Amino acid sequence: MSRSPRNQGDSTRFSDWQSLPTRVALTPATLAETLDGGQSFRWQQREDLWSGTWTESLVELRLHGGLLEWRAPISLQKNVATSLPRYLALETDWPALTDSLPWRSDAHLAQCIAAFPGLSLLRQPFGETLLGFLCSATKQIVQIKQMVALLAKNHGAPISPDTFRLPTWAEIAEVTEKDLRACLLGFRARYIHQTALFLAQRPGWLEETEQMPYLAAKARLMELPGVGEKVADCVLLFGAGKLEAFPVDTWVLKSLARRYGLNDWKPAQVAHFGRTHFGPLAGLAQQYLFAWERRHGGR
DNA sequence: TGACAGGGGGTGT
DNA sequence: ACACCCCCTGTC
Repeated sequence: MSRSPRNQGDSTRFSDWQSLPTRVALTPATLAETLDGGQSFRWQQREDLWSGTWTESLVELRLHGGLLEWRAPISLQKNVATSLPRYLALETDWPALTDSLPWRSDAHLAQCIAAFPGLSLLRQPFGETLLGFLCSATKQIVQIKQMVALLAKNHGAPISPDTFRLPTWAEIAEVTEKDLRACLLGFRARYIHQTALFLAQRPGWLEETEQMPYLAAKARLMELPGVGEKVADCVLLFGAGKLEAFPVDTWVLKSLARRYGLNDWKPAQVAHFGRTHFGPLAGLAQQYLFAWERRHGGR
């Protein structure tokens, strides 16, 4: 039996590759932007192979001639087969939604869409999305990924020999703030600790919030310590499928300042502009702008 | 190679 | 406005 040093672990046996029904041919850049462009912090790339984790699922993804293919550890295969389509929101017709964005009258948006054909939004588990974005304040993706990896390793549980799932909020409630700090969370440790205690006292609160309409859900999320407008919008966009959510972070602020002339606009003003200019799918437009801005920076 | 600033995908006061 | 916490990155 040959063993590659890149192998996950000697005892992890993967299923055969299986194709996934995407509606357009994805490019490597689009796949990278979707998986690792700030929606999720649980994907790792090695060469052309992506490994990702959510709840008790572990999957590997690759592009094979424009087709998206997946495989999973045999022990998790059934679980992944069920949860992957939802996680990747494969039932959603992203090209059709993208076509309904106002790109015909917005040259910059048209350019962003052309650069990332097939870009889509994930539908991650709500609670995990909240945890990830509670870590995100004034941190870059690499650092956020490091934090959640430590949270999983220190307070989660193994789902394969060398992969750990994230702790549930109930599990986090049992962890001291000091131990959370050991996960390199800095001042975010207190937010996460307090949020865990808040949720522990309110069974069903998160599930109810996820089901609410956008505005009500956002107001509820903002009751949590460490959750402001931006974090709430990210959680609802990436973890609840609320496509009207329009998170305004520094990248989007820069993008709209530079490409739309909104210099010195405040985040709340930019958010209002985004919702009115881009419409009910503003969150999808945001993802395109964000992807473009990440790639092109200040240029 | 190792130190050292500078700044970072916000929130709360 | 500014503190919060401290790791990453670029630079010397």
